[in-house]
Amino acid sequence: MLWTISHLLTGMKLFIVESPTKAKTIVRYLGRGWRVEATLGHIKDLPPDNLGVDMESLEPTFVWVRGKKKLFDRIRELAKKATFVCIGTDPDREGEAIAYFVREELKRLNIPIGRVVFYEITPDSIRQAVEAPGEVNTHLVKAQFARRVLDRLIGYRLSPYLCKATGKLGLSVGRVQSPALRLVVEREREIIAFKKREYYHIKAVFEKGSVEFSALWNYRFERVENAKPYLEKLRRALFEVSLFSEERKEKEPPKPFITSSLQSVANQRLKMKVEQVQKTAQKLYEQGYITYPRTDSHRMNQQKAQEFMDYIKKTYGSNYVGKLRSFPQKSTTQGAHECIRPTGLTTPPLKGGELALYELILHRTLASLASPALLLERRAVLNPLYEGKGREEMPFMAKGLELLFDGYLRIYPEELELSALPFLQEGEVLKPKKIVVEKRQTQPPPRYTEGALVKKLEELGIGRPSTYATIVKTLKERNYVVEEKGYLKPTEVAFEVVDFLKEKFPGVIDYSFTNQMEQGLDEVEKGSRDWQELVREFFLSFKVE
DNA sequence: CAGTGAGCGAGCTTCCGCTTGACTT
Repeated sequence: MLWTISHLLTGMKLFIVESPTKAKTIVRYLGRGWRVEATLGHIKDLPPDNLGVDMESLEPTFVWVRGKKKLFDRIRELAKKATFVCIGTDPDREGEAIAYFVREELKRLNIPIGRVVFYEITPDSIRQAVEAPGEVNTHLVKAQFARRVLDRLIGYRLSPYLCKATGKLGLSVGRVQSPALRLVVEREREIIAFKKREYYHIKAVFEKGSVEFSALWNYRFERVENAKPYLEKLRRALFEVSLFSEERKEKEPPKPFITSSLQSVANQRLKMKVEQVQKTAQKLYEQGYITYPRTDSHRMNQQKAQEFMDYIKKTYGSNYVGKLRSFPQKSTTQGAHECIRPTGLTTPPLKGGELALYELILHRTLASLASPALLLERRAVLNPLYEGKGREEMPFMAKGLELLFDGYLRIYPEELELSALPFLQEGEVLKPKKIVVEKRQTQPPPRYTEGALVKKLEELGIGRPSTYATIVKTLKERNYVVEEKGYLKPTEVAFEVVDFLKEKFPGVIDYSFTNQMEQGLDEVEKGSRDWQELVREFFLSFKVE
């Protein structure tokens, strides 16, 4: 009996991950003999109150993240009693850096330490990972140092410079926030410069087989009086169908959610602030209802995908089942996690915002595996005929869009502008029911909503899933933007900051700066470039006195 | 003797990205 207990104690193995939720799952899969502990993200970082980088050597000083010393003391005590330590932090640049610092803290204990990677949390993938422990990838770690130090230098050297130059306190500059601010400011400038113009179109309304449809003469009259003489003539004319075409088009279902699309769609459809979306998704994740909510990968577990497709077949019929798809990954994708999807198909007992968000995720996930919608697109050109004068070159265009089969739209509705246009014969002559003048206005581009900004940033490769919501928050905290009826409006100081940066440090508000940095980091990750040389090249381009 | 300027230190502020409770308003 005693022997058994002491064997269990001495036989304890320790598995270290980032997220406590993951830890709970993994301990179930590993079972007896394993302890699984979470670091809650980074444990070491540059000090918050000073630069923490030697400007000569570019050597960084990493210190304990607040609260993590105590947390890690506990992990270290467990490690002392362990026979083996497995570091299973996320398989990406940041996760590798966490693994590095964990190993640095534990290596003097002289206990075997292995770095393991896995891309999904299933019993098989965890077991396989544990059976093939490797080393910490120092190239990835160096790339993280480069990223971190470059962001620090930009933030902590340029921000004070900006404050001094403008005589204003509390301003900030950053590789991510400054391009984001520029987007909002430049959109506002377009809106300010926008001149509203009114114009007039002539529209002909027809009816065939009790279907009413209209055709537009694509000529813009600046004043309604100019359209009047044509109206008189057209009201007496017949119209000949000079062209008719129809085409069936498939509308592909959307990809499953990743952080950016979840935030932008939930912001748009559920009217939730992106910060609220992220908090709610985190709760759903912690309760085990959805997968990890901070991801940039559309990848879906094949077995789960099959399960969802079986459900579509059972619930909607086999013609609603799509095909298993795989999506090309963007070069910035880090691939540590799957897409955001429900973990199963049992209905969880949720209400309010959590329920709404869960259902949105469920429907989007199912839709991504459903069949395309089938649309019928019809186009016609109608030309007026005049008595004695024959045909006049005034092409009136008519468009029709009809839904032949709803497909994924049945599960995940989207707004479609459907319009009726009956089948027409070329050469057919129609008498218009009425001819009318329509007043139109040119529209200024809209301000960014929180969701639209997140979507744009993701497209530009700026920011990461864990920070999209924070970027919006920072711009508000700095009083760079204010919210107006759900839209982001830049303040006076925002214009000033962007103009200053454009003049003094154009590189930092260049939308492709992050991409260029990522290319450099890629070389560091491959081991073909020195990380400090990379930081030097990028930061020296700013020339801060 | 009063005003000025240089130099110094203290205190405050600033970045992005990884992860959740433990705090305070």
